[in-house]
Amino acid sequence: MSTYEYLLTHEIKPSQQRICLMEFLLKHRIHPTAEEVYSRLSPSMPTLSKTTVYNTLKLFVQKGAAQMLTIDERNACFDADITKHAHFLCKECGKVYDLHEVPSHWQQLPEDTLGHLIDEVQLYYRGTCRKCAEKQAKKKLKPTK
Amino acid sequence: MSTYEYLLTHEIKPSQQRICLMEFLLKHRIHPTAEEVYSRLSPSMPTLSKTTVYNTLKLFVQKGAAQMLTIDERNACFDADITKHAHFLCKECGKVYDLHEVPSHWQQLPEDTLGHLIDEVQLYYRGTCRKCAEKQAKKKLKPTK
DNA sequence: ATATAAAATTGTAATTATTACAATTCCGTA
DNA sequence: TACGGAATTGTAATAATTACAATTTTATAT
Repeated sequence: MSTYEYLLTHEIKPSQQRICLMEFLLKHRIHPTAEEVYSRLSPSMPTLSKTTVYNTLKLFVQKGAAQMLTIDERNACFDADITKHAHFLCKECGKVYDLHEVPSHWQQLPEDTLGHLIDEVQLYYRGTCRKCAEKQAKKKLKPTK
Repeated sequence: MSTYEYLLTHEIKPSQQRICLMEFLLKHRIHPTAEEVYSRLSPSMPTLSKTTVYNTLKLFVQKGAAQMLTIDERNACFDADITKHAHFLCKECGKVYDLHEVPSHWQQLPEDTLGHLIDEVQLYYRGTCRKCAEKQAKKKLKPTK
């Protein structure tokens, strides 16, 4: 299915910008911030405005075509993978990873919600990612230089 | 145990301000933002500075005496209840609720973490809280006024 | 009690992310 | 081809957080 059609299935009118942004999200399976989306696309879309990026990402989330992650305190980031899956934030490098391998119990809504109506669940892990852990291990091996 | 002692057990030197802040967090089991802590304590602590609130809350989190929640996109909020428990954010009123009644599977760390070292887990729900849901129901009953 | 040094607190200014809003551009339809 | 509504843009405003230097507090040694 083309990005054009994909947007339509989510009731999003597929404009130039929206197609480009969604294409970017779908292609690069990173978890970009609004800023990142802007700076990566801006070179090839000279007229793109940051406001459009914010508006469009918000629209995607409203229409269920992307999810917003608040795992990083500093800024929201976005994920075009709308299947329920856990996320991991490395406190060292700030990168956000998918964690599809987490058992999926948590995705089911609890029986007792105190009367609250739930329409979203997210599971966040934080710590040190593999790469950063390896770097730190190396540093310790040769402490003096 | 006094708040004074409580801070000591977390290796936090118990200054006036730290005691007051921690007391506030422990007493009011809300999930205040830094701003909220400041505006609620400021009347009784005329010299209190917002920077101190930020510094102190960050210290509490570092020392494991409180946890920071990023469930609300706009600003971090803090919880002196450091037991693992789920949280619910009402998108209508912005309030954050504890959800101790959620089955605790999610709290266990997954076997396969792709090599990442996990030291924190948080489970977030979002939706409409009971109060807001009731309000909305009432509105629908008498639509014209 | 007093001097001293380190740690904590404060106030201000800077930074960063996000939103508000008015002006302009784009696009489908008559 | 003109019109009108939606989308996009740029700028300015807002809000949360941090940086940092100056001041105050606190604990300790004299």
